[in-house]
Amino acid sequence: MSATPAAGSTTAHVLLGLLAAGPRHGYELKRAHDERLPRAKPLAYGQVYATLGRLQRDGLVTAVGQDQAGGPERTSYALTPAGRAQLDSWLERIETPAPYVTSTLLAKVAVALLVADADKARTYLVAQRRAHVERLRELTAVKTAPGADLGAVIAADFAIVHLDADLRWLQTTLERVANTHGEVRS
Amino acid sequence: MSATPAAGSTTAHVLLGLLAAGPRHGYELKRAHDERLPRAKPLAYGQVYATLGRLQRDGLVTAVGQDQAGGPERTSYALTPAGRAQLDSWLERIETPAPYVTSTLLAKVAVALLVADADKARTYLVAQRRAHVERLRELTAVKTAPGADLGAVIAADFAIVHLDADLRWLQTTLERVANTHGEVRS
DNA sequence: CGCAACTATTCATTGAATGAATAGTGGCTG
DNA sequence: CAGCCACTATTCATTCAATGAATAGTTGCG
Repeated sequence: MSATPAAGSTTAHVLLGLLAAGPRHGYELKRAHDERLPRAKPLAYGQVYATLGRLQRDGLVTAVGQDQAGGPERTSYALTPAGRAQLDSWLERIETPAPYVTSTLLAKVAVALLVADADKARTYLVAQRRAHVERLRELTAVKTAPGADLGAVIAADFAIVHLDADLRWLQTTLERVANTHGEVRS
Repeated sequence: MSATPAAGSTTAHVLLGLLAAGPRHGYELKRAHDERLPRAKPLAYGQVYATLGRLQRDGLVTAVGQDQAGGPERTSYALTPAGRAQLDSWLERIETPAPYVTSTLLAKVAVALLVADADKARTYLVAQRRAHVERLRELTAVKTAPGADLGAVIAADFAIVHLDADLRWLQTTLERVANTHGEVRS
């Protein structure tokens, strides 16, 4: 069924996206990624080359030119038609909101309710809330700072709404836990 | 600095948490995980045994009893004092809200703004919003369904607030993109 | 008896992620 | 001009995460 050989990860598709503007080599891609995708975790070099290798293997990019001019030898990569098609299809495909939730925060609270008492969970929730509020303040400052381009603002927005979501969840969870005095275990 | 040998992942700590109630073997742990942590992605068996192996290697659990009674041979594992300490410290440690944002949704929109025009991004955002609204409806239904225990409700809450956060972000991003007619590229 | 379903674990493989190592070039400084 | 540092560019070794299939024994049942 999958005409797509691989290139499953988000990282792979982001690299394809960066290559859409023209051929680049690994080092440039790392730089481009880190500055064009604000708030994304910086890409490790090893990751870049490993991913490029898989993309090449799958025919989504090709090596083009082993330039040597001034500096170490480097290999540039370019999108193939298949790579471009893969990128377009990824961009058009809707992300079905994940059926599963994967969050350390949620896992921790769930485990706390299993192994500890509601009191401990409450203490934790309150402390966690404080940390979130603090972080939210920082982020808001970042956003209102001058010199932010569209991408940066959008990324900051994203971080903010989710931080806010965590906060609201912490609050209602706190209330829920408060209501069930003690008898938490099934 | 890290007295903690390894056991970095959330999964490892969740297993420690499940073992807090007493010794279990791999198969039981997988079952327990899947039913006690609602909305979490089901754990693959391979993952369970691999993680148990690392936990044992790091002295956080010990093998206790190679029971054979009725059924295939199985090895139960129990928390060591070090494992219990590790669990407690994990539970008490506040999750500092990640400095980075890792979300396919955000990455896709960022890439779309880089490689495509604002129009395409808008089309995508609208379609994505529709999918989210749909999913939100489903989840809300799940929560109000009868027979939900505290853990299930908390997990559903979590999913809902974040879905809602995505929706609000989609909306403001849509507006931002609409305001910048075309000239998006830096 | 034979077969399906369940319990329990292992294995092989791939991808993700990190950190350190390697290597060449240019420029600056003492 | 020798030595050194900073920068460009890639590779390597290693570990963890994740999936899917394989293996193997047991129980129950028709």
